[in-house]
Amino acid sequence: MADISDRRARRRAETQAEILDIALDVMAEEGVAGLSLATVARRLGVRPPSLYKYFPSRHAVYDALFKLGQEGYLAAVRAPGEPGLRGMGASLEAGARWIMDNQVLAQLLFWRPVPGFTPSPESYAPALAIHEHFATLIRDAVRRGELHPDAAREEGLALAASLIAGPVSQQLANEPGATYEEGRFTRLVPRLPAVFAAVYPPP
Amino acid sequence: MADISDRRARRRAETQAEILDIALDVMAEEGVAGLSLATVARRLGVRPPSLYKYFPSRHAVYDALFKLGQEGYLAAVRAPGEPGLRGMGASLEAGARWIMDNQVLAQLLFWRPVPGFTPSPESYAPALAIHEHFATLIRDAVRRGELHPDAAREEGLALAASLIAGPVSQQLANEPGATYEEGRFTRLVPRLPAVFAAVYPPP
DNA sequence: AGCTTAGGCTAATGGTAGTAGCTCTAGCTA
DNA sequence: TAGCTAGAGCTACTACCATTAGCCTAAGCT
Repeated sequence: MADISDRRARRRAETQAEILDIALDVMAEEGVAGLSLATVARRLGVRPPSLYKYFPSRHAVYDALFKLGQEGYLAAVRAPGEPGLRGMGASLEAGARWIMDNQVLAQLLFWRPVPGFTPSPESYAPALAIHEHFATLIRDAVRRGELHPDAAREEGLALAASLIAGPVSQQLANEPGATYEEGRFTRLVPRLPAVFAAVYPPP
Repeated sequence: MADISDRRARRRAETQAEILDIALDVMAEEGVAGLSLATVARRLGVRPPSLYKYFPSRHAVYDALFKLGQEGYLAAVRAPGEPGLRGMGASLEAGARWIMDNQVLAQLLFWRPVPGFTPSPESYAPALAIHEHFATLIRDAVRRGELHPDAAREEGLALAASLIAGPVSQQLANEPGATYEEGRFTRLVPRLPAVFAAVYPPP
C-alpha cells in the first residue's frame, strides 16, 4: 500500500504494528475487554495521548486487531487446500489450531466481549470469505457424492458453523490454557466431518 | 436463611435484588463487561458509595448474577422432567429458550467476558448439577437402548455439551436480537438429539 | 426510652479515555 | 544543501470510573 521508500510511513506502520502487538499481550493478561491504552503506552515507553497519533480511539485498536484476526483465521482455514469432505476436516482442524494459538483474537472474532465495539464493514469483510470457503468445500463434497445436497443449503451451512463453534467455544470458556492437542473439547474436532456426514448422508 | 420477621433483613434483601435487576438492565444496554456501578446507583436514586453497603465490590455483583444465572438455567433444563433421549431434547430446548430469554446472564455463564472476574466456588456449584443432569439423561437413554453406551463416557458428554454450545454460541454472537423461534441457529436445537444419536447409535 | 447499627451521605484517591494545544526535529522538497 | 512542513512527542485538562474513609441520622431492636 504505502510507498516503501517513504521512511516516515514505514516507521509509522512499524509503530502501529508494535502497538497492536503490545495490545495483544495486555489483552492476554487482563482479558479481552480489559485492554487499557495507558498500559500499552507505558510498555511502549510513551505517554497515553501519543497513542492517538496512531489510532483515533481504543475501539480503532480493537478494529485493527479484529481485521488482523479475520485475515489470520481465513489464511489458516484456507491453508490445507484439500477439496471435499477431507478438505473440510483439514480446514476445521487448521482453524481450531489457529484459534487455540490465538485465543485473544478468537474471542474478539467469535464472541462480542467488548462493550460498544462492533467491527467496521471493512474489518468484517474476511468473515464473508471464510463463510464462502466452507460453503465451497461443502458444495464440493456434495458434488463428489460425499454428502446429501441439503448439506449445502442454508440450514446445512448453519449446522456446519455450529458444529465447529461448539467445541471451540467450550474449550475457550472452560479450558483456555490447553493446547489443541490436550483440549478435552478440541479433541472432538477431527470427528466433526463424520458427524456432519451422518446428518447429511449421501443419497 | 434470615429471619422473616426481621424487617431490616427483608428490606436489605429487596434492595439487593433491585440492584441486581438494574445491573442486568445496564448490562443489556452497555454490554456485559460495561456494567458501571455509578450508573446503577443513579437509577436506584442513590450515590455510588452506598452500593457498597450491599455488595463489597463490582465483582461481587457479577458473582451474585452468576449464581442467579446458574440457578435459573439449572431450573430451566430440569423443568421438562422427561427421561431418555426425548428428555434430553426437551432439556436442550428449554435451556436454549432460557438462554435466548436471558442473554446477558448466558454470556456471563458461558463466556468469560469480564476481565478479572471468576465465579466463586459457591456460585459455580449449580454448574456441576447441570452437568450431572445431562449425564443422567444420557445414561438413562443408554439404559433404554436409545444410545450406544459410549455416549455416557467422558467424550460423549463433552460432545453433547459441544453440540448445544455450538448453536447457542453462534446465535448469541451473530443474531443476538432474535428469539428462540426466529434464530437461524437456535432452529437447529431440536435436531440435536438425532445428531447425537447418529454419532452414538445403539448397538 | 435508649442505644446500636444499617444505610445514607460527602470528600478524596488513583485509575481510565480522550481533547487541546504546544514544541521539536526528521526528513521531504526546492 | 537549506528551509519548511508535518509527524510525533509532550503537558495540562476534562469527565468519567471503582473504591475507601469517615460522618450523620433515624429505624427499630432490647
